[in-house]
Formats: sequence, structure tokens, C-alpha cells
Amino acid sequence: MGVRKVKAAETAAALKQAARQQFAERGYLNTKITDITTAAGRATGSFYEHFASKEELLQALLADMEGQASDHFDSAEHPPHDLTSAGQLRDHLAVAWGVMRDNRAVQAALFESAIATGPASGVLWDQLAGGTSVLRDHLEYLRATGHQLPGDPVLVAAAMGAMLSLLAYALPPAGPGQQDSSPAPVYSDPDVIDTLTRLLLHGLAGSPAS
Amino acid sequence: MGVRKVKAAETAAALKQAARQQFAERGYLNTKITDITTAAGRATGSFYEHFASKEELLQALLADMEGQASDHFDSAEHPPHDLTSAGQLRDHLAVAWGVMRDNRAVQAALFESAIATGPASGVLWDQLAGGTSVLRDHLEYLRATGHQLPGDPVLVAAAMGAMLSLLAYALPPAGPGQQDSSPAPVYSDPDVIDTLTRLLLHGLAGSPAS
DNA sequence: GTCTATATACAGATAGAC
DNA sequence: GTCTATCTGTATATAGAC
Repeated sequence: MGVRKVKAAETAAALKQAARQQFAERGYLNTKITDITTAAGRATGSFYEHFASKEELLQALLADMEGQASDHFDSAEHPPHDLTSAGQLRDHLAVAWGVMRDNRAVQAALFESAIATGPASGVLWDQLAGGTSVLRDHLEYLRATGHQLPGDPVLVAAAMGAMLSLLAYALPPAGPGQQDSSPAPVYSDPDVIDTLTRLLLHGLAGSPAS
Repeated sequence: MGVRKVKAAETAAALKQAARQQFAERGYLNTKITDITTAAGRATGSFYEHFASKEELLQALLADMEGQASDHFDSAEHPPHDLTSAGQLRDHLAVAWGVMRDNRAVQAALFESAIATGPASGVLWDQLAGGTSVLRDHLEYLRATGHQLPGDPVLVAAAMGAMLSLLAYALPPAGPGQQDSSPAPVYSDPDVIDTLTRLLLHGLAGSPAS
């Protein structure tokens, strides 16, 4: 790889990094191309040498994220889970939550991008259904083994995904250190995961054993 | 009230109605002022005689909605509920779901408006917490009477609200009649309410009695 | 490839006649 | 109050020098 290409790759990486930071700070929709280039210390025109648009940049960030995520997933679980086991449900939620929080900016950007198309476009539903396809499979497995589900697996999976993704978007990150004076409470990630596990496993009525 | 004011009120109402329709069709963020005025059969400039901006129009729609909603709520339940009763939880969800679906356009617009401010603004969290304050009170009542909750009432309430509002936004309306060839499945409102009731009452593990 | 400067596009908002 | 026509601000995208 020549020197030119190396420098180009460096700029592309700088733009992507700056984009992640800006998306997290100002939100995807509010971020202008110039916000990204300025944060990356580059000129406005340079942006288009690497990405055709803000949306294409987002796709690149998504590809990066999925590249990393496959490292975690390929080695990990594939066999059918029993989501009615507290430990396994918690593990599942913890992985999903961790991915969302580790890639807050990209997740938030994808979410905002989907919302901006409006409710009638169906994009958000596709995103919700697509992001919970694994979960849906596990639920269908449960049903096939005779377990009574609360409802249609697709709907239940989507409901769980909706809860997760909107919470992950709305909750401020649990940064250890500077808790600002914002009205939003800060919950630690394990707290959130434990609460959601209990809620989704046994509901508001609580565990029959408790 | 004079004739001038009547005509003005008619135009304002026409603009609001057109806005509701456009918001539902194209989404709030994608709707331009001219989309609204055109749909209402008025000129662009007339808009500003009645509303200072699209956002102020949205506030007016919100006020209208809350005016109607108070009719339902003031006469209805105020005493503390026992959300661990299947019937009462279902009633509560049915009311919330009904309000969301009856005011789809306004709800969607508020949601989009909040999202557009970005995740760091805290607006979405405020909306989530504010919209579930009644729910939170019921949960705190449960806890005070010795019941074990899945976690902090504020967090549990927000999680439930997140599930409801994002699902209500993403799910296509269950219009009886023209089911288009869209990939999104259509669930009837009672189906959704029943499923969410079961999920939130006893979780994935299911009722101890079943 | 990167820069500065500029062009294009469009939504929001206003001016002034009726 | 409502209309047509226009102005302004701003974000995207391109042109052309280096």
C-alpha cells in the first residue's frame, strides 16, 4: 500500500472517528458535514473524497461495527437458548446491551436515520424486526418445545427490542466520574440489565419463588 | 365572535387537520410548511398568520390532544391500582395504547421532534419519564405495600413506556380493509394489548398457573 | 488528496397587494 | 385574513488551484 493510500485511509479514519464523536454529542440529524470535517481537522471538500454523503458514512460506520461484533458472536453462542433460564436471558440481554452501549453513537445515528423517514415508511419496523431476528428464533424454539409464549414470537421479540433500543438511546451513559446536574438519573449497566432481566423473565408479578 | 374570527378559526383548524394528516403520512420531520398549506388548500403565507413555526403548531396539536384526553381521565381511575392484577394491568395498557393509536400523528410528531434533538439533550428521557409518571406512581405504591419490583420504579416505568411508544410508532395501524403488500405484519390492537399484558405481567417464563 | 472559494438547492420566513 | 412573490439563511455539493 502506497503512501498516498495510507494518508487517505488516515483521513477516512479521522473523519469516521470525528463523526462518531459528533453523532454522540449533537445527534446524527443535527450534525452537519462541516461539523465532522472541522472536528477531524480537515477541509469541507475533503469529505466527499471519501464519502458520497452523510448517509454513506453511516453505512461505513455500521460495517465497521458489524465487523467487530462478528468477532464476539462467531466464537460465542449459536445453539438454541432457553430464554426462560434467568442466567441465559441475562447473558443475552447483557450482550445486546453491551453492543448498544459500546457503539452508542452508531446505534443512535441509525435510529435517528430510521425515525427521520417517518412512521409510514416501515424502515423502523424493519430495523426492529431485523435486530431481533435471533431473539425471535429463540422464542420460536421455545414455542416449538411446548412452552407458552405471551404472544406471536415476532411481536414479542420486537417489543423487547423496542424496550432495549429506546432505553439505550434515551439513558445517559453511566460514565464513572462526572455526573452532571442533569435531571436524568444515571443507572449502571448491570443495574439496567438486572432490572430488565427480572422484568422480562417474570414480569411485574414477580418470580413465583420470591 | 365575528365573521373574521370564525374564518380565521376555520383556517387554523384546516391547517391543524392537514398537519395531522401530513405528519402521519410523511412524518413530522419530513413535512414542510408548504405540504401543510397545500393539503389545507391555503397559501404559504397564511400559515404564519396562525402559527409562528411548525413546532408551535405541534404544541397546539398537543394541547388539543390533552384537552380530549382529560375527558377520559378525569372521570376515570385515580385511586392506586394493583398492576399485578391481570385485568387492571390490561386496562391500563389498553388506555395508554388507545390514546397513542387515536393520536398517532401527534404522538409520532412529538417523538420525532424529541429524537431530532439528539440523545445527549435529555429531551427524550424527559418525555419518557413524564409520560410514565402515573405508571411510576403505581409501581411505587406496589413497592410500598411490600411487593418486590424488578427494579427501580422510574426505570421500570420508563422501560415499559419505551416498549409501548416505540411499538406504537413502528407498527402500522391495523386498518380494517386495505392490507397493503408491505413486509410489516399487522396485529390487531387487542392482540398487541393481550401480548404486552402477558409479557409484562408474568414475563417470558409465563404464568405460574399455566 | 487536500485545500479555499463558490455554486446549487431548498425550507423558513417576510412584504406588500388585495 | 389571504394571497403571490420574494428574500434570507443554511446545508449540501462541486470547481479548480496546489
